[in-house]
Amino acid sequence: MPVKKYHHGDLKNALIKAGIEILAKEGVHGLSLRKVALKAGVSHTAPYSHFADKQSLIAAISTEGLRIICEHTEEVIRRYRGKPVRQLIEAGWAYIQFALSDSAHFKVTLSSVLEREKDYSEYVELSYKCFSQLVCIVENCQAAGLLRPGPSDVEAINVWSIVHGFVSLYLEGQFYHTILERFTVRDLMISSLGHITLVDLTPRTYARIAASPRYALQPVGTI
Amino acid sequence: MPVKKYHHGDLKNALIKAGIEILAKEGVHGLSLRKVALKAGVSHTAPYSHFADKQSLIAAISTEGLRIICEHTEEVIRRYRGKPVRQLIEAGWAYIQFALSDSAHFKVTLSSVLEREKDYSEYVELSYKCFSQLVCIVENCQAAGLLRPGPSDVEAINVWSIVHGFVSLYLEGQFYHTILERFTVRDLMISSLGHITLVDLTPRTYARIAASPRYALQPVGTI
DNA sequence: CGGTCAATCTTGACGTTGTCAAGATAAAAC
DNA sequence: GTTTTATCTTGACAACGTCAAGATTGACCG
Repeated sequence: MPVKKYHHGDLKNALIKAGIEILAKEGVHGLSLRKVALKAGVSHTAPYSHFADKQSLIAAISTEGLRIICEHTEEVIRRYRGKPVRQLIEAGWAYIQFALSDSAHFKVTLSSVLEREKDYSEYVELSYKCFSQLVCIVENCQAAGLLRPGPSDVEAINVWSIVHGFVSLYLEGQFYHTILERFTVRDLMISSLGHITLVDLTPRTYARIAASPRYALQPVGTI
Repeated sequence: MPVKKYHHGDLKNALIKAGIEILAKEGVHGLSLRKVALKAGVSHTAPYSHFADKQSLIAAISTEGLRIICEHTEEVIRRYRGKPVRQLIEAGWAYIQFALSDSAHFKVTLSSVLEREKDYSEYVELSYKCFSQLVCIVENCQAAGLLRPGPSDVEAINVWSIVHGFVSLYLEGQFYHTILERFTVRDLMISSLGHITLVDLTPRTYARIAASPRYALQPVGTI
């Protein structure tokens, strides 16, 4: 148990971690600089030694969210090497899993909580890395003839849009029980991606994929 | 010029209107109950006679956003009767136009600013009406053999997801100049929807659709 | 027409928030 | 060992959401 010192030592990361925890417990609405500082055991203005303002802390938390998405995608790419459509589906599924399990963190990362995101270079870089991973998967699919040809970045946008839109609307509460009672979230996602991939999702194939064991997210640290 | 009276007469709607105006000028961040009250010319607690709390005003503003979307969609359905794919594309385009021209209002309406949306019955009803309109368009497309068969509500989710995800990521600043320099937003949307509809979007067809005159949004009142 | 009542609006207050200024502390640099 | 610099604290301020108490007024009822 480290003795409480005047200088924290790693306050910046402690603040980011505290912020993510508050997001999980109290949602976007409950996130305040003062609560974050209190949780990290410092005074209410201590964060200003590490972040210019609240938006700056939010940028750091968002960047952490992108890092999580990146790491999950990387793991998926590695695990399903040589199976491009599977990479696509499981990467989408990992994205959705993160959004559902840490919805407030996901919203901060990718739902317009952060403003002027271009001002935060690390966020921009990681965002670009995430997109590049997706472009890579898309190109694999195209090379295998399993996805419509065309500019891979445009097709990547299409894939990302459908998965992102799906989970955003879901979190927004826009899907009604009449639908959610009949299908699982994963089945709905696969149905969406079935539009994009050229794989023939016959009812048999569809049922097989939908019934396959689900990709369980590992804690980030263990990947 | 009406004399200023103690009783406003239509304060509730005035507050909603003031809120939407503040959203347009200062964004989601700048929306406060006190500023809305000031803009409507009443004291800072007057809104509490009409709204239980800030979330309740936000719900009313969101509901107004849904109403706008509904009315635009209705107009599109009427204008392109008998051309289901065109209905789909123009409804999506109207959705995107609203999101781009009133982005803060759009975000409040459909980007997790409103919490516990289920508590606001008028919002839920309008949300359901919007979705029903889309299901109707989807069924028209399916009947014409221009969209994959299957449960029309599931296909509606797919269509909505791709358009919503696309515009959300765009507003989030996730699309890079390398893409936006080569394609217009409308072309990108049509490319997305091209995955979903079974219409053969050959380069010629594609070019023709993309070059067609754009659907200019009318002010809601004039529709 | 006069009185009652409920809806509407105001004044004033409270705790919380983001942010700034000024100063205290301790680690690092010389 | 002294100075410098990064880090953290205390204290203050305006803006915010919200509540309590009271003022104003239009509507309803005799």
